[in-house]
Formats: sequence, C-alpha cells, structure tokens
Amino acid sequence: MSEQLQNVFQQYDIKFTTARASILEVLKVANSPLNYEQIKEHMSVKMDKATFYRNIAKFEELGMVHKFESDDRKWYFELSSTTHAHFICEQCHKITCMEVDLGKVEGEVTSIVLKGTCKECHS
Amino acid sequence: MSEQLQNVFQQYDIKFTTARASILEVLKVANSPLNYEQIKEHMSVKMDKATFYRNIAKFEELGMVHKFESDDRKWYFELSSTTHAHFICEQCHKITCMEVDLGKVEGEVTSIVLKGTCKECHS
DNA sequence: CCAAATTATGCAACTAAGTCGCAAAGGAAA
DNA sequence: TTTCCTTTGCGACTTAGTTGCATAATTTGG
Ligand SMILES: [Mn+2]
Ligand SMILES: [Mn+2]
Ligand SMILES: [Zn+2]
Ligand SMILES: [Zn+2]
Repeated sequence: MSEQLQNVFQQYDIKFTTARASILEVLKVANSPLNYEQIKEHMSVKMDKATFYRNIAKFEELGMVHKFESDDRKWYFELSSTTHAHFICEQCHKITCMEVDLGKVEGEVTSIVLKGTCKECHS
Repeated sequence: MSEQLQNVFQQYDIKFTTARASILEVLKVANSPLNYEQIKEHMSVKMDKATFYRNIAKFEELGMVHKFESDDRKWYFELSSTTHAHFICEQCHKITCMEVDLGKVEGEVTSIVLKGTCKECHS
C-alpha cells in the first residue's frame, strides 16, 4: 500500500494502519467534503465507526483534516488546506467550497460556514 | 401579560399561549444567543422541551427567530435582525455577534458562523 | 528475527439533543 | 357556552457520535 502514506505517518509520528491509510486515501480522492457514511461507502476496507471517529479525531488534532457540521447534523471532513468557506444550501443540501474575504476579524478564524439558498435553488 | 406580545401573535396569526410569550420574552431580554437549557433557566413558566422546540420551529418558519449551531452541538436562538455573523471560540466557547462583509456571494446567505480562537484566548 | 511495550481496533453499551404520536388541555370565534 | 382547531405534556424514540474494555496489530530495539 502507498509508499507515500507510509512517510506521512512517519512524519506525524503515528502508527501505520490500513484503517488510517484508507481514510486518507478516500479524502485525497474526494472533490468535496464527506461525512462518515460517505467515506465508509468509498472505503475498500471495513472498519468500525469508533475506529473511524477516533482516527479522524487524531487527524484533526494533527491538523491533517478539517471538519465542520452541515445542516443534517453530521460532521463533514476534508483534507486541510488554506482556510476557506463552505456554503450549505438548505434546500438542496449541496456543499460548496468557496473563497471569501471577511475583511479584518479579531482572533483567528479556522472555519467559515455559510447557510442559505444556493443560486440554483434561488427562485 | 404584555399587551405588546398579544399584538405580535395577532400579526403572525398564531394563538397566544403563555409558553410562546415566555420564550419571546426571554429572547427579547437576552443580549446574546441562547440554547434551550439557557432559555429554560430564564423562563418564569415551565414547559416541556417538545413544546419549546415546536414553538421555536414555528417562530423560525415565521421568520421571527434565527438559529444556528455552536460547537457543543446545540442550537442557539436569537430574535431575527439583520443578517450578521457569529464567531464561536473553540477554547472559551463564547459566542460573539459581529458584522462581516462577505463581498459578493452567489445565492442568498442567511447564516454565517465562524469558528476559531477569540482575541482573548489567542496567545 | 523475536519479544516486550505501546497503540489501535472491534464490539457493544451508552449519551444526549432533538423529534414524534397521542390523548388531554387550552384558545378563538360565534 | 359550545364547538372547532391548535397547543401542550408525556413518554417513547431516533441517531450521530462517544466510551470502556478485551483483543489484535504495529513498532522498536536487543
Ligand atoms: Mn472545502
Ligand atoms: Mn447575533
Ligand atoms: Zn441549492
Ligand atoms: Zn475564547
């Protein structure tokens, strides 16, 4: 399994397991944030949800993964990149990644979630 | 009980009940968004949580109340006003209302939630 | 290469915010 | 007051995510 990932785990000083590799592989291929069920569907290996959530928590604390909540009360995950916003349409529930400029905000912003109606659903 | 509120209920064409009046009174006095438990604490009358959530849902669909989720997986409620952002500090969990300028965003934005570290907690 | 130490995993039980069905109570209108 | 319709309380339920614990896998270093 991916020589690349072996190194990633070494860098972050965590053990290499197929569960972890599998999660990261799915997230690497994904072109939008995914929730647990969606990631599970795309995974080659099966793993318990406890394992999934514990590993995702670890990835998050290491800064490898970013998460936010959509309007279905589920966590959505994506590989960390530059801070950007997520627009969630409350009608079609589609999630769109987008850049926004907040201007100056005191403190440090790590997550931006916008909700509303997307342009497709907007009458 | 408040003559004012009687009129509000008439305007929105919903029945006047002490439960509803009580919820709105708490929200009117509040100076930041509150969750169910917090609203309950500030309420003079007691009511079942089912009643609370059904009424809040009605208020929301009538556009009287706005809600969003904080990082504790609870809904926070406030009386509707102009669309503004809420900053949630993931360390002290304080919620701050603030104006932000998103620039141009396609579609209609009704909720803006920022998470991160507030200036007090920022080392 | 192997044994010990450490960390991860699966399972099942649990948590808790919010929802739902239903029978009883309350409000509006006449 | 009577009738009709809406709201309420209660308890059971839902479900995403969490936790404890025994077992299994990975790392290390001798
Ligand atoms: Mn994104
Ligand atoms: Mn606000
Ligand atoms: Zn949409
Ligand atoms: Zn803070």
